[in-house]
Amino acid sequence: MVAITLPDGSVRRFDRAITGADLAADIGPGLAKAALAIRIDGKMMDLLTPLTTDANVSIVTKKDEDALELLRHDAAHVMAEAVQELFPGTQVTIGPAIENGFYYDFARDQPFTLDDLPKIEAKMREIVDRDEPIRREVWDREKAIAHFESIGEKYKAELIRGLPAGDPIGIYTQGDKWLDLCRGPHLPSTGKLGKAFKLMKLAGAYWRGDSNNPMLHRIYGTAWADEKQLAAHITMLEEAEKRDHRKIGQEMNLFHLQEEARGAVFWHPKGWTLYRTLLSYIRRRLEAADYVEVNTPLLMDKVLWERSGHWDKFGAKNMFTSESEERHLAVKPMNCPGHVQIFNQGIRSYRELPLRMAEFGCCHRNEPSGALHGLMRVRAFTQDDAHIFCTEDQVRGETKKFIDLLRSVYTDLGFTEIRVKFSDRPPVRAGSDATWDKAEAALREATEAAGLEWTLNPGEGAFYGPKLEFVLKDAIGRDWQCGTLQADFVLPERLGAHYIGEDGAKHVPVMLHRAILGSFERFIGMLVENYAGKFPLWLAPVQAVVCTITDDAKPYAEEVAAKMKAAGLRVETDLANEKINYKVREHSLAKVPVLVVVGKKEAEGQSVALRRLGGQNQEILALTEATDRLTKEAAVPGT
RNA sequence: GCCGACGUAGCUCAGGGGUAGAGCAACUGAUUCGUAAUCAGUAGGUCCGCGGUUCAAUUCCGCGCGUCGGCACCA
Repeated sequence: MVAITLPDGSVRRFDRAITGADLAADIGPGLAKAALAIRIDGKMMDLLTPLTTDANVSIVTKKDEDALELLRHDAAHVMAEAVQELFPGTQVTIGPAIENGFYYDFARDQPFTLDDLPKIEAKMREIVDRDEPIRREVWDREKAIAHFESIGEKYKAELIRGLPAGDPIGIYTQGDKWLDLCRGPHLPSTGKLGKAFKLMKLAGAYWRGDSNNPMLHRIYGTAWADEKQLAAHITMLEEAEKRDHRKIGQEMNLFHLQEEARGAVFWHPKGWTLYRTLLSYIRRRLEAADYVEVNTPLLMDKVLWERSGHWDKFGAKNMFTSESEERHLAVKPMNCPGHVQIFNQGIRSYRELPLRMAEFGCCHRNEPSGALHGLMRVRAFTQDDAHIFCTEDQVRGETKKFIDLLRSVYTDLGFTEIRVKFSDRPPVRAGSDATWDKAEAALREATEAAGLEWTLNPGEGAFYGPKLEFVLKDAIGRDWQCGTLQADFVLPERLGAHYIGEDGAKHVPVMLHRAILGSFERFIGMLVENYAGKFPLWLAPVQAVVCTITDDAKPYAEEVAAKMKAAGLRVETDLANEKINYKVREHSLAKVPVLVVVGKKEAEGQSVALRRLGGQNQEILALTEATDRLTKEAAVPGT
């Protein structure tokens, strides 16, 4: 006798062995048809899993949020079967569900072409129509290895060899011919997948994510519970593409990139205005938070980088170098060693700590060519960098202060959802394990004290210390690290920093490396995508355009523009001999937040007609009032 | 760096073995207009670069560079 408790609290008792499918059928025929899997005590399992002991069980259908993961994983398997049917000799490797979809990595001499995707998709639909039963079997390890080797699936055999001894070898058969090694769970049959999927793109991917391994051919797909969701997702992607900062950057004439300066930005007047506005905002926030600003050399002798450990880790491959008068110089990839040089001038007292040293430091890193991406990943960038020299006791308080400052800045800049990753010690690092224990514990405690939630990002810390990464998503959902806070117990010692403590003895300070934006380049990329170019008034490169309706209004338009400019607004004029409709359209497409329209009426009455971007109406105001109002609205946050 | 796709006017793109075309933008002229495209005209090109095949290459082939999508990398 087993007692099954359903989510509504009701209990069903069975005196025979049943499976999830039987349970669903027992509840009702509709559910039996819709059932995809079951959850036993919260854990998702195959529908055909026998229920042998009392348990809390729920039936998973397409309506469940996490049924999507199941569908996507099955979509990957169906795609693998389709590919092997169409392209015999192709080896399968792994194919997981991912956000919004799935992929599968195939080993094959001949790459797939874009034309293959519709063929594979059609074959997948065929397999769904065949409604092949999917069943789990547990195989003997040696038998499984022998089987996969005999059919030429060396990657699968390698995967099985890598499974921990004693783990069951789960094999899922799909129909009567096709099978795959998999942990599951899976749908009961391919028909349950439905057809709300689409193959999206081809890519190369290294076997097991290691660039020393062969490159496999990856096919990405998206899969949803129904066609409507699929269509919504496709529309979302199309909309997101329009927000791409590279596209908007060109449309709004903010910046450009060109091959003679790969990975370096040519900032145009409008883009540079945005940059300067952001910089002066951050500078003010830092001043208010008791930072001091410094500036350090771009070119320094490479011995400094050898001493800090950067040369070993990054030097040869990632730093730009130069020679002069027998000195080997390196362009700085970061500002920290420079800041330590300033710290090291004279004798420091504990009374000076915490010393918060900021620099808008222009750094160069020779990033791998394939990593470059618009403003998001460049070779020359400026960090809103600072190093806080402090005592161990001050780490907690400084961390809290920094996190508060970062949150406030992100809110001002329109980012409310911030994800935080905690990256701990990497495999290759400087400093002893004891030092790392201390640094990780200090950062973790301080972060928790600040009430910040984070997820662990194992092994991704800097070589000198653990770090918090503040991650933002771009328009199409790619992650980019922007802010960071790194607890460094290593570099100060390596670079000979110390202060005189209360006890009269020399101590090595802790160094907190921190950035709020990360780099101006990347953050502006994020800002552009986040606002889709429709910046709030204080950030907009051009805040208003004064447009004339007829030539008669030209002198008055000039007067209006001059007065607004004098009030500190970024104003342009459009005196062209064009219809007002044309001008409205042009400047709306250019995402100018405010249009100031003047015609005969306004000229006579010393008034203006304001039209907001995206708005339908206009507001007639006296010139002085309009100027006042806009000036107030354009105020930089916190001023 | 690796795999794949792509590279034609300022921009978005069409075309195709016989040295190129549209729309928008630019320029000129007409028009003076009340809130998302007024009309007409003019001008604009090393068809990414270098080699090869060919009577002839922007088109086909090879290499290089760049961009895009992934992977790897990301102090």
